[in-house]
Amino acid sequence: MENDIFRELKYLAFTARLKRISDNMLYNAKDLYKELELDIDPNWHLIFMMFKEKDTLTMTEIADAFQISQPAVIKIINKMKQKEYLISTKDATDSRKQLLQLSAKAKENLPKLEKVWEAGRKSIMEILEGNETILEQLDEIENQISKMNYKQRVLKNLQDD
Amino acid sequence: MENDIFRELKYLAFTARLKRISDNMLYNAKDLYKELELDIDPNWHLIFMMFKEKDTLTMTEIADAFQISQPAVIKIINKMKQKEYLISTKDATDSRKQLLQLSAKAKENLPKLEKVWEAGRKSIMEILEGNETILEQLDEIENQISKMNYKQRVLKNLQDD
DNA sequence: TTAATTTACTTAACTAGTTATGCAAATATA
DNA sequence: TATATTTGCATAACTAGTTAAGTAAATTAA
Repeated sequence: MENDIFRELKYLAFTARLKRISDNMLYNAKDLYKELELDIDPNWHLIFMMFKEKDTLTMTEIADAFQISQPAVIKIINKMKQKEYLISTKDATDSRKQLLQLSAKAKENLPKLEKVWEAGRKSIMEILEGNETILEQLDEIENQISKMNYKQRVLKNLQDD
Repeated sequence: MENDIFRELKYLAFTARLKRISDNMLYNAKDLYKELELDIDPNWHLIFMMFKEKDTLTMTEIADAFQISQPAVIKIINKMKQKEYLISTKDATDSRKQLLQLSAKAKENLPKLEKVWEAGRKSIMEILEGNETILEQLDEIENQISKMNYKQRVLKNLQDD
């Protein structure tokens, strides 16, 4: 770890380092669910959390909230439907829309799942211990990117030399 | 951005947030190279940086340095070979090993590429402005994970309740 | 010096995202 | 009110990573 090339490269390896950590966490989570014999995916918890605030959602609402593409949402939702965690009905006033709701199975399993997510939350707190300000820093980084994205900045920086 | 669900969820959305940022940067970088008509991938710069310190490398050395799986390295290297940025020769004393080196084409293109990477480095510095300590925080986070990974922590936290 | 183990690389099948494209329903506009 | 635009969802093809399993060469151990 001491002579970690990502550490040496600093700014140049920032993205790769974020990816390394998030991939590591993702595959850990998949492995965890497998070991606990839960037929759910990492990131479904985000969907469940959204349903806490509003019991009917559409694909578009989810894509907007997560800031991921619609095709990505469709894949997640289709899998949740296939595993019978979600049910969908057509909107009566706008037949393009699918109204999504948690199924009975989902609600039934919720207490068990929430225990795992709570343990997950604690685990993240442990991992971030002493470095909790990273959460606000990530906010600010996303803010900077939304003002001018990476590509635009590089093009600008290529010009002024 | 103000009512960003990831922000509300705090610890529970930490991994998703890292993924969101790193994906955003990755696709920006791909788009950038396309616009600049450079037939290289994001992350090749890490390989090039390794070759600055040592002009012959093996697959395993790269996988170890980046802490990514061997199949991932093979895919990157094969593409670099296919695009003629790398050449490989069999190790004389150990025929399992491939000795990898930058090609003449790679060395020729290096000055042009380095301009882009330098503009990239500046762009990351801009994006992180005022939040540079995130780099050390990421070090510490990877340190924590290496002591006990996410899965192990969740299993532990599930037990002690 | 044969047998067992480890190492270096490879291949296959999968995953969670992307962009590009398309279609049909709803809405806005001439 | 016909036409143009926008919206909501869907599909296809691609990408950068993963794990699992396998092969052949090198090394270690009996």
